[in-house]
Amino acid sequence: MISIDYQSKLPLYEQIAQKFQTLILKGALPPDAQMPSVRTMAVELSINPNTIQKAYSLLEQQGYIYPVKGRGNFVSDSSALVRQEKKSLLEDVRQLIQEGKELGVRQTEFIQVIDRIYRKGDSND
Amino acid sequence: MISIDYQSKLPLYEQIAQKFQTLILKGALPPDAQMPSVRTMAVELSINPNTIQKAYSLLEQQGYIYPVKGRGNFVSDSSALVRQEKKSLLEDVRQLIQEGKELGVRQTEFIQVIDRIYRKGDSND
DNA sequence: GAAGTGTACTATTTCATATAGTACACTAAA
DNA sequence: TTTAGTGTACTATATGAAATAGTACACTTC
Repeated sequence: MISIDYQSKLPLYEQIAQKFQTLILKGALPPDAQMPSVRTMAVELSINPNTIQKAYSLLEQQGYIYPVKGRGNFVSDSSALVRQEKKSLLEDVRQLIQEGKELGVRQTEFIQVIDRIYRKGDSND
Repeated sequence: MISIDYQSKLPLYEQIAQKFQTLILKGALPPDAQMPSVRTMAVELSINPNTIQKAYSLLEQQGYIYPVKGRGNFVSDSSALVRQEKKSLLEDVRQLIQEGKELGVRQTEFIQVIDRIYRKGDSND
């Protein structure tokens, strides 16, 4: 379910948190679904439980999950998070495009990238 | 000319290298222009000369500058680097757009971002 | 020769990361 | 009630990257 890249400069706990963020934002983990227990994840990934705990703390702080004492951690309602994530992503795209323009990338090149992605697969906008 | 963010998780030497990369790619530092000396930069930024040296080594390794013993470091011809950077940037954009689509961002939203950037300012493509 | 350059070392400090181990309170089920 | 499984909070330790400090040497220019 979750894989680790030991070559990455990103700390393990951030990698783990990011993987779960993606799963939650895309709905693979629906609201109120139970997260794997800290100890289970630790065994599964051959990683120290404290590292998992740190990842979960981060996820809780960011609003992705909520803890219930003695029972476990559970997925929060992500609709607000999706909105926030879209906004942040659009801002990132804006900065990249701006940089691209300054480097001489033509508008048509960006348009092409978008067209290819939205043409293939399902028929979204 | 160069500013440092001590809050950033990025190492100082990488921050410095990135700033120079931008300056070189955008032509603010033309080919064969002399880079500030390691010692000068160190004093200017109140940073250890070794850290500047490390940034310059990175820039040299990436092809942005070339050293001349006893004289200094100089800016390389950046045309190849610009091409490479454009390609890398387009790939980054592609990934972001793909993610955005999966989160439910509409194609028109991305188009709007591009239009705004390319409409304002000079009249490029 | 003097000043300014790159470059190569060693040593040390600092900090984030990750691990190891223990402990305690809570919940659910037998 | 007991047991197992959960979150959570500690302390201690090890490791490695990053940054600093200091020194040294070869080269170029004036």
